[in-house]
Amino acid sequence: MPREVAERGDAIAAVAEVFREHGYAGSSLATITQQTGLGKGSLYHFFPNGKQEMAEAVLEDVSHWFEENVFAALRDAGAPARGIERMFEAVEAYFHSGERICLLGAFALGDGQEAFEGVIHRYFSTWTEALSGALLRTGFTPTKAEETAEEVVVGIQGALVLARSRQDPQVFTRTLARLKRRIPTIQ
Amino acid sequence: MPREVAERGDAIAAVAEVFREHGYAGSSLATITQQTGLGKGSLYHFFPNGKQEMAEAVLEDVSHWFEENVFAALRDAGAPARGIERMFEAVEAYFHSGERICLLGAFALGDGQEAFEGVIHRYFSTWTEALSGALLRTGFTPTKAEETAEEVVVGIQGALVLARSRQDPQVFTRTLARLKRRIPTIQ
DNA sequence: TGCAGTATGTACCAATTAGTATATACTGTA
DNA sequence: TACAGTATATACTAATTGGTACATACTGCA
Repeated sequence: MPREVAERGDAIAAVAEVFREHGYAGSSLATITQQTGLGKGSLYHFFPNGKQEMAEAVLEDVSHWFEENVFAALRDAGAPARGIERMFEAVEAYFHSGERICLLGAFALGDGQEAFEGVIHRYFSTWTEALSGALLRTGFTPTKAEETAEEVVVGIQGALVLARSRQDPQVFTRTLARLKRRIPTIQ
Repeated sequence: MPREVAERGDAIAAVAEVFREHGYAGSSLATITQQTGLGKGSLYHFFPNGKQEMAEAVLEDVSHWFEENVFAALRDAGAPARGIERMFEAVEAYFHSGERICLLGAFALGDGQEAFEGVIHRYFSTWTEALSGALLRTGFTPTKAEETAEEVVVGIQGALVLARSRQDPQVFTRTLARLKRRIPTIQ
């Protein structure tokens, strides 16, 4: 039996998909082992504190991805408009044009809300603030910048809910296009 | 021991709160009995098919509430603008100004998605279509009506996600106010 | 080649899971 | 007052839960 050797990074990505599909409480260890192909041995090797640590790692991983690929671009003081464009591109790609949900959003509404509220709170605050800053730098007034940043993040999350609910990913791409139009400073 | 006699309607409301707090898979029968005060005897008396039936009943109940208090007003051909105003009032009240989440949205993102996709799909489609119809009757073009209806429902759901995530209900009330401004035909 | 660290499989455990069976009590009605 | 329908409590079960223990294998490096 050829042992498939994995490393923690791969494990996190695989486990993330399980949580995405079944939620936190809905993902039993049996489900996780089956769907990832990782046995309990590997799982508890990578995540000694079990399921809770798996979820923490997954959420941290998503946060980290957004920090690097979205928030960093928004904070780039030199090219705010370009940063906002990059945000829309990254978001569209990350959520597979509406076929993928936001794990942070799902955990916020579902079980594990209180268990992970720290990461969740930080994720959405950071996003909104970084976007607001970028809008400010493109010429928005402070009030308009905050308002529009909130509108965009709200729109993205709501679109993911509706896309999943109506099984129509197009809701997501349509919403992204509409939100872009709210920011005339980008092409 | 004075037996607290309940009826199915009370049971549904009580169980709904549990699902709202812990999600579907996160609500064990133990949690449900404790939090509702209803024993297994009562629970399986009202819902012979167990947990699945409890969730179905709860989702149907919410759908029914929206049908009566929101969608019906939107369909009232005589006063479309008034119907839209009533929708905003009802939504603000129902979600406790952002302190309460949308069970349909939570179930859509979390576990039970496939188990309840029928009700979920119907709820959001009905809402969007009823609102689109009302907007049409206030003078929107067909395209603008559909677009704006989607924007409003997306905004409401997204605002609930963010309000919960950032533990700031104000996100919700702010969003409702902003969405109203997108519809000049209402006051 | 040996050895330490990393990765994995599997047998096991106590606790909890959803669900069942059954006895009982309360209620309205004839 | 008898009786049928409704509501409830409790003891039980088989399966599953998250987690542990431990033996084993593969890896790179000295």
